[in-house]
Amino acid sequence: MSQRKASGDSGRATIRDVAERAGVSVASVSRVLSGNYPVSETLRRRVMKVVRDLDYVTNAHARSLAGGGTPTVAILLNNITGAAFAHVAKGVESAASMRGWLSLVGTTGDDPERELALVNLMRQQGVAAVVLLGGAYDYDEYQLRMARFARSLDAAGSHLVLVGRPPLEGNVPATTVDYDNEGGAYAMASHLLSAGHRRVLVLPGHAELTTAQGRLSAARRAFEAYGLPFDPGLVLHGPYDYEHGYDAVEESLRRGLDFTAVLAGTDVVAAGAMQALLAAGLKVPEDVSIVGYDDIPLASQLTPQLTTVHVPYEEMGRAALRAVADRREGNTGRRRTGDGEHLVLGTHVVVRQSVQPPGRRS
Amino acid sequence: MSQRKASGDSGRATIRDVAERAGVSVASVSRVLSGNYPVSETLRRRVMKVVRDLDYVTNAHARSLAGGGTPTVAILLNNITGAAFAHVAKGVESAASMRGWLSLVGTTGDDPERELALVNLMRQQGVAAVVLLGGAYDYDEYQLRMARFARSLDAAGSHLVLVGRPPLEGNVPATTVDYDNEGGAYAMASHLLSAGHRRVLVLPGHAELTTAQGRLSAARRAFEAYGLPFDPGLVLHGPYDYEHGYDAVEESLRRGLDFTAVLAGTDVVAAGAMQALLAAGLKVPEDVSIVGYDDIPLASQLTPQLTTVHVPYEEMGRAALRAVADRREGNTGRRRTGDGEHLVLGTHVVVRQSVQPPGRRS
DNA sequence: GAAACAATGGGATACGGTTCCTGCCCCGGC
DNA sequence: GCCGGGGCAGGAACCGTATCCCATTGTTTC
Repeated sequence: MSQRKASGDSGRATIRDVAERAGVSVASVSRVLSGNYPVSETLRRRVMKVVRDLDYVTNAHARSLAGGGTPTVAILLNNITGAAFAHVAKGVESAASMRGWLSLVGTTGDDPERELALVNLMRQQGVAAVVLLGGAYDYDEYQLRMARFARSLDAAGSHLVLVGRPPLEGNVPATTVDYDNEGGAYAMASHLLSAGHRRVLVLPGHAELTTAQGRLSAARRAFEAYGLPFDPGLVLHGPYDYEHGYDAVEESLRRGLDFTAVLAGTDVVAAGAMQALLAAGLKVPEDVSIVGYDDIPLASQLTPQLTTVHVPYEEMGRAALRAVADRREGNTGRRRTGDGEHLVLGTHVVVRQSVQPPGRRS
Repeated sequence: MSQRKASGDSGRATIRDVAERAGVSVASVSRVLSGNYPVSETLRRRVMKVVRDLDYVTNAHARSLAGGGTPTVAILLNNITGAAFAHVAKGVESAASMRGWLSLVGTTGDDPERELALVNLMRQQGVAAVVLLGGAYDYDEYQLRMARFARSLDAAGSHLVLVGRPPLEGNVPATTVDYDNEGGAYAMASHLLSAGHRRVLVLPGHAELTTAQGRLSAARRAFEAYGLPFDPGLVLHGPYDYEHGYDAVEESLRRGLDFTAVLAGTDVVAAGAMQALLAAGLKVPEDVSIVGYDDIPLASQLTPQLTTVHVPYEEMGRAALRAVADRREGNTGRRRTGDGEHLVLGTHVVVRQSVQPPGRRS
């Protein structure tokens, strides 16, 4: 009943099955497959034949328990269907697979509890790194939480990478890959101002979101630099989605707000805003100009094509993985740098067709 | 030098460290953590305290080697950034995490070699299932290849799920989750025809892609059902991307082709087509009507909003995971059904603003 | 021709858990 | 008061693979 060696087809062939059938030792099979030890040609052939016959693959769990194993990177994001995050994920995944690494994916749905659970789950998996995507809320709590994650992962031989989030303060073992959020927002606002716009409806995003805060303050600085008054009454906060863009513009028009341009926090928000303007019989950009942020494919698929800020999302993903891989390979001795590095990638304005100098409408 | 029990902080705490520090046996720690065996309250408390102090998490590899372990589902797709696939992936991932399962992700980049390598990699990982997304080329070769995958995975206690691909013939242990591709295409074409369109530019996709073939033949059937001639000269094949939509329409206009509507194989293709029409000074839908396929968010963000076929991508992902989970749980005895099941989810036309009866332009 | 050496195969052990089986202790019933 | 049994803790046998260390064989050199 409890025969250990059923030798049957039930379940999965083990290295012992292969060894037995090939009439060699387990060690030899392992060596043939790893290829990191001299093995005679006849033995190799004999083993490989059995491997093919049995359709054998090594058990990755056992392998990584015994020391070997393929490194795995965990990608944690709010929502896979967000274009921006998807591009970062693509960058991470492609860079990972290029090195033979695996990618685990988990979605947090913006739930801190779930985020915690996922980080722990990934720690169990012994991943080489955890890449956390997306903006962050609640700055103080966030700092504590992330610092704990970082130390915890670091102690387990893993590493935390924050992408598109604010870097951690203090001596925390985490890497941050960021883009020049304020620089892009400043350039974008300046672009509108230099086109002659003076009254700009700003839809920066959620007030608690660090990304939104940065974009808003950059816009304000641009107004100051032009010596122009910034009207807080033209700022409407809300989520980064199409509906918010639509609703915000619709409501602004209904309330009779006076503006000649819309500075949207996101391309998707811009798309919603554009739709609302068109629905109200206004033309873009003749009556109202619109700009976005992110430069996702949607931006160039709208009519008119959207002037926006290009963010190198995919490159950020690749950079994130590169940082981890370098750290892991360069770890000769104890070159653990302690506190993490901070990469900042550049952003730039992409001029398309959604901006014109303001017209008659006042 | 080679002290086995350094007891230090280097690396990761093991269950033995916890047991030692709590003054209990390894077995007890395991039992406290799994919670599947009666344990006294004092012991539980003692162990949990040490677990917290050491920030201990169990090693998932060891755990799954020993029999336990969290099931993992592998999602293999061409490209994460494709909106349709991303929604399927979201469905799979969310259904997986809802059950405590993990999701691995790999991208094939449309490369059959890479697909093979990934399936093997996933087999090594001992995943509960491999979900393969996306249309398939090369029908005969495809059948053989997939059948081999399916049997191979099945022998290893795993399972192959094909999503949005043609089902496998014969007695192959694979599950297929599909949508009513032809039904949707037929309904969409009928919608155009019943609006009065007679000359329709069809952009079904790549000629080798099974999805495209189905959509094209359904369109042809719709013409027949209306007793109308179908002009093969108005069919342009090409990839499912924005550029193809744009180029195809631009070229058609240049060649002076006569059409009053565009039946695009995809929403993204429709977006490109729309842009090309607008660039040529034509209005949508006044001069030319356009319809898409997929109903991704983009469809409702275009101007005018796109009439298209809704495909329940996310639901398909959920259904795929549900099928696997059911099979795995319901496996009392040998209820292995042998050949796989085939789920087909419905599609339907979503009417928006991009279709009007044909106008004057001939 | 013998000894030293390179090449290569095999046995044993470790990796970190889970779980079966055994055994102790304490309680209740006769 | 003794014995049986239930509840709970510990020891040990795996899970499948990599690798250290030793044995064997064929080859080369003095």
